Amino acid sequence: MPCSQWGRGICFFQDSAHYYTQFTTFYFFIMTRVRFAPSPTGDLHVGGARTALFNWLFARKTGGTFILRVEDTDGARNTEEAAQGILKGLRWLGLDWDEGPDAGGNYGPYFQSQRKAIYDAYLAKLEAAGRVYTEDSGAVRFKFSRTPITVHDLVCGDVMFAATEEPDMTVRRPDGSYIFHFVNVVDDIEMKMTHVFRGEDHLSNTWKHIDLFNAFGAIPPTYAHIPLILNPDGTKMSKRDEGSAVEKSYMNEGFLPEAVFNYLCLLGWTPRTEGEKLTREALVNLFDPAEIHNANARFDMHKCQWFNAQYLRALSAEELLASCRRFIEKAGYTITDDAVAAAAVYSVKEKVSLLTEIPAWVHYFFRSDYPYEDDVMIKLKAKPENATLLKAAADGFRTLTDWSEATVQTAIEEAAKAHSVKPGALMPLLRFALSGQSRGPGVNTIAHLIGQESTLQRIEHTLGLIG
RNA sequence: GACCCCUUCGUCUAGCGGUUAGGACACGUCCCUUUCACGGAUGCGACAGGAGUUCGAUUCUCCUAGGGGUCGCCA
Repeated sequence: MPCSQWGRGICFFQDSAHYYTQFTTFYFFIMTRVRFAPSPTGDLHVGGARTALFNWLFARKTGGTFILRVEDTDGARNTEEAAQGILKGLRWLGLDWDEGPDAGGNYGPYFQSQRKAIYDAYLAKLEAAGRVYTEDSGAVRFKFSRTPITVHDLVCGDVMFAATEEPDMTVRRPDGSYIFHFVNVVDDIEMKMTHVFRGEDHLSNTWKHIDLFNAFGAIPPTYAHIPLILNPDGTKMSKRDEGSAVEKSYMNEGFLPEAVFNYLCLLGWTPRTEGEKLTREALVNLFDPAEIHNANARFDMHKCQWFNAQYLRALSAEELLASCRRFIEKAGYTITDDAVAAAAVYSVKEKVSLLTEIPAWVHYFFRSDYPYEDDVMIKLKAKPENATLLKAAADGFRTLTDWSEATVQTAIEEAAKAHSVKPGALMPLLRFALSGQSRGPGVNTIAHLIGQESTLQRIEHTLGLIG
């Protein structure tokens, strides 16, 4: 199998089987450099996040460099707020960059708005080569070579484009600012990119980029065009759609970054291993661009939440509290005892899939003026003997000198037995009294956590309400 | 309109000429159970259509259909 492409002393096999066997050892000998190049016009989009993710995986897998380059050439649409939001989203996902904003590097600046001198110099090269011309309007156009161009793509294979009949491409506006295709290529040359993982929406324009690389006498990077993420109905996912914005849909909705990271990896790539819940380290080790799918995938919020539930349940009590603390406080509850709070949230971890669901499950641990659900009050008042049973339980609780889940459990069972009912008849009544809810952790767990005194007070209060 | 990519259960996918077409999510049923869940078991459910190559096509080729993308002085 001949090498289809030579670049910086690097050979790439197009044959996927050969490529696969070579992959592991291959990249130890080269310095891979990849980048994520967002345009700060809005929130970090899941599609963009996954593009960043694959670039990051490749860099970490090969021991290469992951660069963040902000493509803010469109002054009218770019905002500082959007740029910060994108950095925030990337950090949340754990996609740390080796070069870029806040990280520095030898190929900066990493904001295209600060690189005009470089672009001017590159345009001069094109002028010297007679590959550009200026229109009456002042816009500068690049003369296409108008020869067939083949893109050697790690995901799509060899994609051939016939000699184009499109009008020459504008590379500089009359006001002197530059167009995406031009700056993108110039920066990939200047920043010495070896590979480019980007959305498949760029595939159709890649021949233009290669034409530019050729005009500059530079060798194009190896491309890998990854499939797009679509809405559940198969339409293109845009900014307004559910699950599209990282901060709004995940960070603020109670997702764990590891879960989103894991789900996004598997949307368009299937690691060669058993199981789907994989650690960041495992994903890095397993990553192979030759295995990236070439068909678009629909986003499935259900499955993303399932992953979140899996990661949630694997957390320790302390970790879970640390993750959901902000949501509990945001809901208006005050945590005074971390140990109790940790145990409380841990007791409901198997009942939720999102951190945002937790406050509604544990609010009564943090306040004594909790509300009673409508049907709870109805059930409590339904039978006169309910009050008798609650009193019996309270009497049993009062005599306990050791307050643990086990002793509480025993006291409940004894109270039930004394009144010739099954524990299962008394349990719901106590749950209603202690939490105001019809569902929740084990009654003995609730009682133990809120303490003996509060347990007795809550039963008294409830008895007063049901008369 | 032209060009490019894609097409296995509802969704994400395994499969790389011969399989009872496997798994995960979702959904149904059963078990477990003080509630809600978790968990366990089980069921439902797919090769877009048509030619061709072949002893044999989900798998290879072509055509059609459908989906997506690109053709900007957006990125």
